[in-house]
Amino acid sequence: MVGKSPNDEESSSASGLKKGPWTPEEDQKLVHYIQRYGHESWRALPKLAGLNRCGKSCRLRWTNYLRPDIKRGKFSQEEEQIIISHHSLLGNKWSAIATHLPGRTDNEIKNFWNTHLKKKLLQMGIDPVTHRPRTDFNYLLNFPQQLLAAAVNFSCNPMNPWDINDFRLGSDATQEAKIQLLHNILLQVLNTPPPPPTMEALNLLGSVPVLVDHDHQQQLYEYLRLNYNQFEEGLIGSSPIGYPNPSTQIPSTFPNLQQVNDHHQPANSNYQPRASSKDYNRLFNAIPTANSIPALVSDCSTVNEMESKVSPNEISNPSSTSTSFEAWRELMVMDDEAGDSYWRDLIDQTTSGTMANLAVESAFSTLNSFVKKVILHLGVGFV
DNA sequence: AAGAATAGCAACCGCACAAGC
DNA sequence: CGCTTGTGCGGTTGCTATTCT
Repeated sequence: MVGKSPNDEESSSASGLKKGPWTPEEDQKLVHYIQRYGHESWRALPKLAGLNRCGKSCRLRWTNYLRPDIKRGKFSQEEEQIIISHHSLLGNKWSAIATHLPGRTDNEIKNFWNTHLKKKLLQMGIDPVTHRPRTDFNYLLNFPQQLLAAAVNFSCNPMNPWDINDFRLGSDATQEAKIQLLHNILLQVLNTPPPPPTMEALNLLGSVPVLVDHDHQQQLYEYLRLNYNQFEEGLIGSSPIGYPNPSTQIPSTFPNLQQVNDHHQPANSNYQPRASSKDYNRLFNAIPTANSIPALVSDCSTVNEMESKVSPNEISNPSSTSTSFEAWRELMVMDDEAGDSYWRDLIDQTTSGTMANLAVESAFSTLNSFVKKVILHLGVGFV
């Protein structure tokens, strides 16, 4: 290789030169010297300026901190946009990006990217390396509002899910989106051969009546009933081998199946109890009548609030250790305004809408796959 | 209130390359 | 042509302030 040896004087830690944070006195010496004599030779500068530092350290201190045209303080929205858009074109070429941001150094931009922008993009479901929608879906379990927003968009305009105008929606559309999403998931559950859902899954379904209106609820249970009858009649799939028969373990009280069943689980942590026809019957019997349906969840802002409004007999109690189910429930009960304002803020923050479009594309493109993942979490085999 | 964990940031490290001698 | 020097660059480290438990 042509160039500087890695063991040069500047990099050597055994040179006796000072390292670490600069003192105000050192800063003053450096600034004073450069203002007076310039910096023709960084190597010679420290000695001439009376500094016990290497030339490289002096150069970095000057270019990244002491230069008079350095702009300090928070990055503006406009600067954020410039960084993101140029990063998508240039990658980690921080100095090239810095040329578009007068007064900002490559180091400052790099730090800002690593500590703020990268996280921001990840939370929006955008891969910060490729600037494309993320292809792993675990994050959606942690950010249900993105998924809900995607579902809102889809339910409002399924033919053109990319239309940005659809994001200014009211709570009716949001509620509709919840139903739409639930339908998608249940349709896939019901089109999936056995093994039947786990008890956890059944518990989730047990909570459906408090989440959607009565018509949709009846429709969903009809799907479920039909599907299970077909399974019983051998029309779809075959009875799974090797699953314990949960009907012998489950007490008669529905819907707290998982909670009670937990006490009977074998030591094997991979064990997932499966639902039996008896469990389905308990579920069907638990469907509330139209006049007993509690208020729609969009009236409640938190899970706790919801549960306090709903009788314990009308909602199941998913395992407290099931994070995916907690995320799911958060999705279903999330305050509509919170979700809407999340996207409104996002859109308002952007000048061209590019970021928002990326986020929309990202959230929507992962929706279908997320549904599959939910199904897997539910413990149902997926084709 | 105190210790632990985390976030933010300045600075350093080591490699690479271009230009000049 | 080969060496030296200056500079660019990206990754990493370590200190400090803040937040969490």
